[in-house]
Amino acid sequence: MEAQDKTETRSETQPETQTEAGTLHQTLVANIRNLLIEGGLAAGQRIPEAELCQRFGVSRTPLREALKVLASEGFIQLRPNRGAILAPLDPGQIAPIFELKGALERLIGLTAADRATEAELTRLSTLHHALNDTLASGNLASYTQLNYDFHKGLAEATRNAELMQSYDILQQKIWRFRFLVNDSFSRIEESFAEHEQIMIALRARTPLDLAARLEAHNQKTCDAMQRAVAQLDQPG
Amino acid sequence: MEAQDKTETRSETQPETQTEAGTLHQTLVANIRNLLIEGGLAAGQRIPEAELCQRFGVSRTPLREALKVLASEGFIQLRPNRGAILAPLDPGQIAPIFELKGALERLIGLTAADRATEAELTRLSTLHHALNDTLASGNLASYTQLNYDFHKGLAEATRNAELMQSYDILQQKIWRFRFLVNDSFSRIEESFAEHEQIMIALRARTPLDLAARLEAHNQKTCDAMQRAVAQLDQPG
DNA sequence: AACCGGAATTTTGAATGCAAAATCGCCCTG
DNA sequence: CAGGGCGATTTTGCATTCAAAATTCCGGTT
Repeated sequence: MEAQDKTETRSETQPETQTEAGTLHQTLVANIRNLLIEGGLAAGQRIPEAELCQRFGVSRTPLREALKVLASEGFIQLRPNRGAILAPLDPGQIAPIFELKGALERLIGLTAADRATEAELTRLSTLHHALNDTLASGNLASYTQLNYDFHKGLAEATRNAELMQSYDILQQKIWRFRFLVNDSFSRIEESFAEHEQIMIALRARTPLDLAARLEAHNQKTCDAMQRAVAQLDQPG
Repeated sequence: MEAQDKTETRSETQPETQTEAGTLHQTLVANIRNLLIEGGLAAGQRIPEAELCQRFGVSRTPLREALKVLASEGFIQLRPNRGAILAPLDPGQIAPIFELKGALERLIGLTAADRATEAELTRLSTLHHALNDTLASGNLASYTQLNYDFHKGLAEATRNAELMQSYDILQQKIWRFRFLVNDSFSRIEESFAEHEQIMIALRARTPLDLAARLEAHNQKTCDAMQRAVAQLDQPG
């Protein structure tokens, strides 16, 4: 059942990426990234080219090109003449990632409050209500997906493509940790309460309040993530 | 003479990148990136694989792998079956880049003030004095290089690798605009005065002051950059 | 059982080849 | 002169091949 939930979560995100792409290269990058995150591979594990070629039904050339991009994204590490490994997940990375994301959240808060269109507010409200529905049904996978969409929508409302791109990169990195901790990272009731506050500030178009709410939300998520990862080291 | 200055500026940055690398792939990425920034190519210009292979003396395979990475960095745009083009430089990108960089500068200020070691302070002071020397001699190329090193050193003092990486990506993007505007973007006296204030706040280890100084410095650089780019549209 | 050395096998980095798509150049027509 | 069509040429995406590096396997020695 858990494995099933994972598949659902990513499958809903993955098609979006594919429809935006169009080339084998970009499809391959996304598919391999998906496999790296959800495929049950262990950090540090070797990623043989031949296996991937067989799995995805492509020759080595486009496969290697995709691996190069994934390496520059930090998902894998290339070792000369020894192949690629899945980049190790270092719990020490959590704090720096969330610290940086906190700075981006603040900027999102300061700018989205003024720049969001009414249409965007409506969309975010719709997502917010969907989050509420998912909370009632207790569907973690759906909540996670909608949460991703909600925050992505907020970043888009800033109208700063650079910010959106940087934010998404961080979301992808956090995604891998989420899969690592699985259900032990579940704070959806608390999260939704924070989303309520975020929506209030957004509707009121109060930049400082919105920024503070987003930063606090980010910090709490960081704390929960660190606790969940710390629990992985404890005996079952 | 201008062409000579450009070469000097990048050559001093480029060797550092190469020594950190070690593989043909990484060397090629750096070399092509350098060519894209300083090679006098026009935005939107086609980048034929065959030319690059000849120029760098490699076969198409590693060349294509490098191009894929540069595309994911946003330096080039890949068009299916039509080859790569140098990504257009849109003046509208300046504000978003600097807006995001402003958020990072703030975080750098808030964290470096507490986290910088004495050795790092010493190094930054040395760079600061070198900047002063360069100001006296009016060497723009050297000032630009040392300025890059100074800000990089500040980012390193935060001890946040994610932040350092994101900051460097933005620096690289800004670099391209710098080459576009060339000498019309010259504010080294004003810049140095701002660096003085930055050093004072850093030595005093006052996070809020340092953050404010870095943000102001960033904003003024943004303003100057936008003015310089706007002048490019004016009749010579 | 553990360790070492050498041979065999596998994997990787890069070159080359092939077919499809795009571009270029030339000629004809209005 | 401008535009369109067609053939020739070039460029691109990807498969395949080759040589070097790394890993694995096997046998012998302690």
